[in-house]
Amino acid sequence: MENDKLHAMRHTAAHVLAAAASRLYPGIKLGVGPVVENGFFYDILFATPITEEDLEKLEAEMRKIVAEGHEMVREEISIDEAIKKFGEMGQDFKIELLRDLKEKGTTKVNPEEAQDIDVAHPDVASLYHTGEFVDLCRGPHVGNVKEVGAFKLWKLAGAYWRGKEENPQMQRIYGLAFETQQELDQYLTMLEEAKKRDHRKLGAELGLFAFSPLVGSGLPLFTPKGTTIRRLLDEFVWSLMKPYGYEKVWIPHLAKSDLYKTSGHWDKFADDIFHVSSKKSEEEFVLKPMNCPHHTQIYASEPRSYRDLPLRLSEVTTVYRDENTGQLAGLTRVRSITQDDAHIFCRMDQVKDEARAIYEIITKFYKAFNMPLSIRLSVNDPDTPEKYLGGADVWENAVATLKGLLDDLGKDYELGVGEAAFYGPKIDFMAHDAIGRTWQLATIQLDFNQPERFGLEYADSDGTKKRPVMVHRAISGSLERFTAVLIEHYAGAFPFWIAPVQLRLATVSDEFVPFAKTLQAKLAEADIRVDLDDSNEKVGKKIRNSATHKIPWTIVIGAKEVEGGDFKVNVFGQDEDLIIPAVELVDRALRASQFPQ
RNA sequence: GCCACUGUAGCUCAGUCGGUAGAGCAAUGCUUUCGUAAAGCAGAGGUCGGCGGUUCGAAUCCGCCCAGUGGCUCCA
Repeated sequence: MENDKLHAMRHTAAHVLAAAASRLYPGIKLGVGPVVENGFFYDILFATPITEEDLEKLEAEMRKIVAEGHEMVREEISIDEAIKKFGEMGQDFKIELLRDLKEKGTTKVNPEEAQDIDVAHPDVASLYHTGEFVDLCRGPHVGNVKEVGAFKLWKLAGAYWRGKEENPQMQRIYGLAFETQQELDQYLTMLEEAKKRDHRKLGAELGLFAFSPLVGSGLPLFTPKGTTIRRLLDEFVWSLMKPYGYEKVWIPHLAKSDLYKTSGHWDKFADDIFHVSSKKSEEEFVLKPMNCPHHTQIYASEPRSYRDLPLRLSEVTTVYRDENTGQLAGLTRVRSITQDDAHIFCRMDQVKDEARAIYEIITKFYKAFNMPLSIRLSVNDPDTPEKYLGGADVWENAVATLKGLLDDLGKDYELGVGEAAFYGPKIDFMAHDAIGRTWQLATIQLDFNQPERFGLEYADSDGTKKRPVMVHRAISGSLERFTAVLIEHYAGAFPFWIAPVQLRLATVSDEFVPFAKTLQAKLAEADIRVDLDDSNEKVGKKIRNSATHKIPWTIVIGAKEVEGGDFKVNVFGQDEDLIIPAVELVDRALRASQFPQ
């Protein structure tokens, strides 16, 4: 979290919110009210749900409380006294927190939401008084509510008590809070800017993809332009992978459910798999929710020797997952997901080199988009072994291997306990975009479990049968999600090499159309993605239209060009024109089309 | 899936108290043939997300469904 003062201000603002809500809606039950990025929230159970309009009333009441200038008074009492006190107030959720504190010594279910209790002093509960309002809270707070700084209530959302679906759903009121009004205004402006680069808005405006209620939610349709971006991403990743000995495979999108019962996915994800019934047979089919089980069957299709390893099977292919409808969003969360997937079958002693090669591919890929990476080693949580397949020794070995690689590389990483896949630990890569947001995209995952479950083996040099190790990996993550990230990263203004339309020719008047068409054909022949605006509009309008579509290069075609003069290229986002001699145009465009190095 | 909100022309949005629909841009046609960020005129464009209910009458009120948005939960 940022500095302590701001943290205290935000925390106090949350108390002021709870105090205001208690005044306006007597009898409400308070949950927790922690500090979050950019502000705070408070979870409250109202007798009747409040609406967005009520936020204004709440905010007005908050300002009144701030104007009243109450001191934030800390009081320390025993937990038993606190339970009694909150019992009298009917604050059931607070009592639950206190009981947990007393019995387990912690309130932590979700660390983010458990900041109210000081775990260092387990027998003492601290309370904070704000005028007539009192709340259970570890603190710290600012001295007086007058010091809360600039705040604004901005969002109302549902949230389960303690983040568990089976618990009552409360209303979460989000507030923004900063030290100064100026910072708050800046943040609001930034939100507006982020809204402008929203891939859902830009994707529609630029004609990259669409949704249809007839096709279904979470099932994106890619237009020719959007498909160009997907194809180039696919080709770019392949150009990076190919030198490392990958081979392409193809699998059908359907399989018998038995495949996933064997792999272990069935038990864990049965509710999220699309079922496909057959009228011709009794067999139960599903749409593939992942590719690894299919790929194991390619491995298993012939006897393997240690000389065959590593076997690197790669495929860009779509999987289908029946996500909760409420969590579908644009291209970032969809039901048809195209993964740039690969599975490497290798010997244990080859894992590190393979993972290092993948690391190199990932590094080159993200460098091309100017997106810095941070790394997380996602391991199992030893306290919940039931969530994972395989024994503790297998996991230890796998974690040690990945850790060894990261140490070899000398890379900083954070440890994500409990973030592992159920079949093995992984290295996750977080890409940072142009406005500082992070996206979890690339991944390297170790899997000792599926080879076991599918009984995969190879003949070792001494003739004995051995179990191969499986490495799962993705570079872009998925084409849908990565396309969304790219749109927002570039705000829709793609670099020349990946832009769906790279170059637009705009004629000054009809008499130059034949020349423009010849030039267009010549560029298209060289695989430059070029289009032509030969409408009866003025040049100014054509430039404006081209800029609206964020086309990287626009060239006006008039008498000067027809007579062989240099091309003046209007470059999107640059004030200076690019001057290119007529004979060099195709060459220059081709060079700019190369994959980034 | 759960909570809240939203849905009017391709896009952005008006539409009063329940009385049968409007603008700008885009698209189309005509005029214009023009050199770097919006030429002019015209006609057209709608099952007001869908279905049902209340009413003499529904874009408007009610219910259900679909889709979207913000969260929660989940994420192989």
